[in-house]
Amino acid sequence: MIRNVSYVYGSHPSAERQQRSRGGRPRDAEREAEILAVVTALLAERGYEGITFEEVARRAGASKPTLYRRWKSRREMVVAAVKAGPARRDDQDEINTGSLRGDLLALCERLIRTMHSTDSQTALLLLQAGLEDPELCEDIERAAGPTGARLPTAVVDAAIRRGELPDDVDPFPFEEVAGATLLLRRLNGLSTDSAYLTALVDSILIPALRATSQRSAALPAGIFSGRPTPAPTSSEGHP
Amino acid sequence: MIRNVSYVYGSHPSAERQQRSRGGRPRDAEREAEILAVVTALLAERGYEGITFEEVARRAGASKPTLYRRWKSRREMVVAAVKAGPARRDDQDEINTGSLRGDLLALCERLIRTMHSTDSQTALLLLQAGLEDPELCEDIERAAGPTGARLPTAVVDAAIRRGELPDDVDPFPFEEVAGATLLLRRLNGLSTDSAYLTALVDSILIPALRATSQRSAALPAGIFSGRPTPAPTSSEGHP
DNA sequence: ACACATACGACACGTTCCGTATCATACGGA
DNA sequence: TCCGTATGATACGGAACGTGTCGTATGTGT
Repeated sequence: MIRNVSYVYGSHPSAERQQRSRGGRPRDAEREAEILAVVTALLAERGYEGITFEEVARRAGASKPTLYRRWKSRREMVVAAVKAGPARRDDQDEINTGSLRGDLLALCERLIRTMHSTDSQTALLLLQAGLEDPELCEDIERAAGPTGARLPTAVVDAAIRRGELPDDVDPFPFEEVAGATLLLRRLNGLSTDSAYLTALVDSILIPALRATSQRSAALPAGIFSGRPTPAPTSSEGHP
Repeated sequence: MIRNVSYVYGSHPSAERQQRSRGGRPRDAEREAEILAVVTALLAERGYEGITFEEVARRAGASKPTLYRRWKSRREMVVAAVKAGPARRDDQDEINTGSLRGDLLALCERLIRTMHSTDSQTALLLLQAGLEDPELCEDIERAAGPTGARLPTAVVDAAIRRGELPDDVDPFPFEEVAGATLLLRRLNGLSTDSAYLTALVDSILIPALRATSQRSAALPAGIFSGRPTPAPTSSEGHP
């Protein structure tokens, strides 16, 4: 969700300006990294509202004009900081409980952990920013990289090998539904305890998987839906 | 979603203070309504960030202390304004296309319209506020009223009468999945065109409905999931 | 080597908004 | 009538904004 906001972006606004300049002193990339590290720390410490140019300047030992030269708004600065942050690494641990049902439950639990991580809190934050700023949305979407679709696919593949699912099944239901539903529950502040997960898996995911063919494979998705956004499918959706 | 934030709330903080005061001049309810109307207008006009106590005071011809006496933060004021706004009226038009599939598609389309309304934009805004403020979340949740669950139920009932669904089916899949999935697509800025709706209905909703029994009826839900939050089921979910 | 263009830190400035305090005054309840 | 509170006006210190202007540092291009 959030248009894959959180992890990979395009070039800084600064880069554009630097391209056009002919000579002179170039910007210090390390200095910039230090500043963005401060922003990241501040973001984790006080949240979005707690970030001010003044405080960033204080902590980084930089001057405000230096900050304003690079980013013209708080949002832009935060976006740059998130981009510069450590890339999200896919969960490496395999999931193999021996059954589709067990695998799906494990997958849901892992998804919940991911959503509770700092990164996704940041993403949630950028969501609102993006909603209010279509241009930012497009930048983000354009530069977004794939998110962790490997595990869901592997789980479904394993189920196919076991004969639990037909071989033309599409992981769409898990990617689309599990991510959306779990995140929304989190947003609503409702619990995602084992009773809920059981109902989700047994009543929705498994029945839907069993009934799904490749018919829906062409649909794009975003963060938390587990599948990378393909080509700029359509810029619709922003009223 | 958003813990039913948007429409029905409990009493103002001011009410509490007024209860305890013994005599003296009471607050002017009309004055308060005027102020909140200004807040609402400002919210629509400039968004959450654009609302300041100064500006509200200017437009309403009130003084800042008057505002601070009633609400101690911008967020609180906005929440009150949203509460005071016109109550959401359930869509009155019936849905009757003659088939479960058609009904579900129509229901999804209506849900999309609802989510694109101003109200839900406000709700989205309060979502972030709520996430950062567990107390506010609880207030909101406590005071939340039921949301539009009538139509989904009616659609499912009709399908049961037609024999398209077993009579012990639970509307959980639609309520939980359709709302979550569609809202998340909106957040991601992805389209919810007819191809998507078709896939959602055919690949997920209908198979899940066919396979679902009452097993999941006890699960609570929130805004956009179509079912009112029952008793304070569990305060978990806020890490 | 030199000139130039630019980044940088430091500091200052006017502005906006915050949140609080202090008035005199208006107004309803006992 | 008297008391208690709400109200509007105004003032205040503080924080942060966004910009301007220095002198200095440090690259690029000739």
